[in-house]
Amino acid sequence: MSEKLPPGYLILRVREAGYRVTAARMAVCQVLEESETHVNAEELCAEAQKILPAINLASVYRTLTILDELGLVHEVRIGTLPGRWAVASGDAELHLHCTECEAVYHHPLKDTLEPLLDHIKADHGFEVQRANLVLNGVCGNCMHNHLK
Amino acid sequence: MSEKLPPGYLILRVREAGYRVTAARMAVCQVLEESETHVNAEELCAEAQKILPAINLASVYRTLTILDELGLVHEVRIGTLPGRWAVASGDAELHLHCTECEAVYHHPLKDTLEPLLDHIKADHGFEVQRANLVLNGVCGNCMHNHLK
DNA sequence: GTATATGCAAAGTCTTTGCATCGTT
DNA sequence: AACGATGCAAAGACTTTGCATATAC
Repeated sequence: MSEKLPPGYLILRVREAGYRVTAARMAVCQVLEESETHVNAEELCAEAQKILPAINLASVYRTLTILDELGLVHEVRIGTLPGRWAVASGDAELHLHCTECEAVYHHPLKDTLEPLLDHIKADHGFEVQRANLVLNGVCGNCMHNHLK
Repeated sequence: MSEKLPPGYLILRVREAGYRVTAARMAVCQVLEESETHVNAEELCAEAQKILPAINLASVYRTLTILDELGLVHEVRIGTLPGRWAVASGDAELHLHCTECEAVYHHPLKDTLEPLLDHIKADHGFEVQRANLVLNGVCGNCMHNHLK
């Protein structure tokens, strides 16, 4: 997951892709790398402003667009809530969304998904590029609090 | 899937839930039952207007909200595109979203998902209520057209 | 020096909401 | 008759875009 990536990984990949390395992009990348959960654009912008006070939402969105194109971040959309982003892990993962506290937990799928993807390819001729898997439910904490 | 449901199923459930049966709700339900793919609110409204010319987007959204609460429809959100709805099938299903032509195909999961859900419950204490599973990729048609 | 990226503000989309009226129960 | 639902229009929330300026290469 994200914490295993070397610091500066994202901006490095941005540079490699031919994009310029700017203060705004560095700030966004740094915040993403240091985030332990999915963050929405506004939160991301607020954090980035601690590093680069002048940065604004437009630049955050523009940077996210690039990172997404490069497959470096992953966006989760839940209902009509604002999109939330996190550094994309190499393996597919399930996002567990608690409808009580709105937290998003991760569940790596690793090889679990491979057979399914092969099956889908064979069945539908559909070539999967990216997985956006959200399970909505109630997390352990909230469940526990309910019982009290 | 949706085509197996008896016509009038949705509005019946709406009535059972204690909501009034109105022309607007009937129209939305009928369109959903007759739709073979996921439709967005605007498309749904346009279709519903063929049945009830006066209906408008607000009523469509309001009806969708009710149907969603009752677990009768399922919303799929892809990137920043408008939400799309379809009648919820009993079984969990994967939504295969073609990033070329924007079509959404379905892939029933049936029992495939059960072991995973049990695993998640055991691992994270997370109780899954609803699955929103989208795989992005390229469908057979588009793949074929690319090769030409 | 030149092409790109930024910040700001304005526009765009999709969705929700207030309110007077209408329709269902 | 009473309460809930509708249609309209306006507001809201999130995201994108135009443009002049600033910056990376």
